[in-house]
Amino acid sequence: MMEQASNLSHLGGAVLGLLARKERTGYELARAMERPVGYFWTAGHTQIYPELARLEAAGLVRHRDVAGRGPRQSKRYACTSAGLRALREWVGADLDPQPVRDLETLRLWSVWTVAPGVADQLVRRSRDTHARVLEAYLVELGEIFATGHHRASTHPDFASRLTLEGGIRQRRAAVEWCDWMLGELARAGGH
Amino acid sequence: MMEQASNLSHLGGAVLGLLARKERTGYELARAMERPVGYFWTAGHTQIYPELARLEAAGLVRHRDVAGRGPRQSKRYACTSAGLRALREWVGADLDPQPVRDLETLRLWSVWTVAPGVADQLVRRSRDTHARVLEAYLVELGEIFATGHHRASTHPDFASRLTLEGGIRQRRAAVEWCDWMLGELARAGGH
DNA sequence: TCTTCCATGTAACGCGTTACATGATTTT
DNA sequence: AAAATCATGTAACGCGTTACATGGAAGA
Repeated sequence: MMEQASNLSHLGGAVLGLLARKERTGYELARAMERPVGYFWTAGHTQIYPELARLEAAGLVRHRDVAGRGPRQSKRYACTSAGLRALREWVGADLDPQPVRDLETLRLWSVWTVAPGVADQLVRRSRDTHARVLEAYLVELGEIFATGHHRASTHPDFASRLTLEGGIRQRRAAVEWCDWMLGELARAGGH
Repeated sequence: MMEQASNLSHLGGAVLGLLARKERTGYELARAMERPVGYFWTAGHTQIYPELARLEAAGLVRHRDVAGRGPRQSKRYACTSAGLRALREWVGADLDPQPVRDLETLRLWSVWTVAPGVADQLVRRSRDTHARVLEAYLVELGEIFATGHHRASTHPDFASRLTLEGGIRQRRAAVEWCDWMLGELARAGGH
C-alpha cells in the first residue's frame, strides 16, 4: 500500500537517467526527452530547466559553463556520485502498480454509440499509428545491435534493448488487436 | 498537427460514456471509474462532482433527486440527447497520437545502474502484477460473454469486449516480455 | 525573406491528487 | 466498539502544458 521512500521525482529520475549515460546541456536533455526517452516518458524544456536547478541544489548534478551555439552560454550538466546513488535507489524502490491512462481505449469504450463506418475508421487510424511506431522501434533496435554492447547487463545499451523489446512487443500486440477488431466490426456490420 | 475540435474534455467523455450506458449517481460514477473504466482511465470523486456540474450547465446531462442511503439526498444523472450527440462527436474526432507515460519502463531504462539481483526482482514484481491483472480481465471477459449481447456492434457489451480483448493481449504480451527479460538477465549475469 | 534550429529561461493555466469536512448505516 | 460503506462536496497543492520572451546563425 505504501510506496518506498525515494526523494527523486519521476522527472528527476528521467533526467538523472539521461545524465548517468552521458553529460548533456538542458537543450540536449530536452531533445533526448523527445526521443528515445519519449518512447515511454515525456517532458518539455520548461520542465527540465527548473528540474536541473533543483537537482543541482540537492547535489545530484553539477554543471560547467560551455560556449553555446545560440546567443547564450550553455551549461553542460553531469551526474554526481550522489546523483548515481539516488538514481540506483529510485530504480530499485518498491512501486505500487501504476494506473493506466489510455485515451484511445477510453474512446473505444464508447464506440457502440457511433456508426459502424466511423468505428472502422477509428480502428484503422489507430492501427496505422501503432504500425508506424513499430517500424521506428525496429530501426532503433537495429542501431543498438550494431554497437555491440547490448549483452552486458551493466551497459546502458542493455537496458535500452530491454525497453525497446518491450515497446516492440506492445506495438506488435496492438497492431494484431486492431486487425482482430476490424474483423469483428466487419462481422457485426455484415448482417 | 491539429486535433479536431470537440468541446468535451477527456473526463467529460469518460463520464458521458458511463451515463450513456445507464443512469448513475455521482458516487456510482466514482465506483465505475475504479472498475471497469479504471482499466484504461481513472478519476476520483473529487473530479467527478464538479464535472457533473459542468456537464449539466452545458445541457449534456440532467439529474433527478432520489433518496440516498447516505445522510444526503442523491442525484441520479442521465445523459441527454445533446449529451449523446456530444459523445458521438468526441468518439469520432480526430486525435493525434498520444504520448506514452510508462513509469515502469522509465525505471527499467536505468536498470543498467543496479546490481543484477535488483534487476531480477524488479522484473519479477512487474511480471506478477501483469499476470494478476490478466487474470482479472479474463474473468471480466467471461462475464460479458455470459450476457450474450456482445455481438451487436451497437450494444455497450460489444465495446466492452473490444477494450477487454485489448487489455488481455497487452498484458499477455507484457508477461511474455518479462519472462524474456528474466532469461536475458540470467544469461547476462551467468558469466 | 521566412522559417527552422540553437539555447535558455519565466508565467499562467488546467488537470489530477491529497487532504479536509460531514454524518448515517452496515459490517467486523 | 471500531471500521468500512454510502454519499456528497470544497480547498490546497503539484505536475505538466501552453504561452511568452529573447536573439543569433543557418538553411529554404
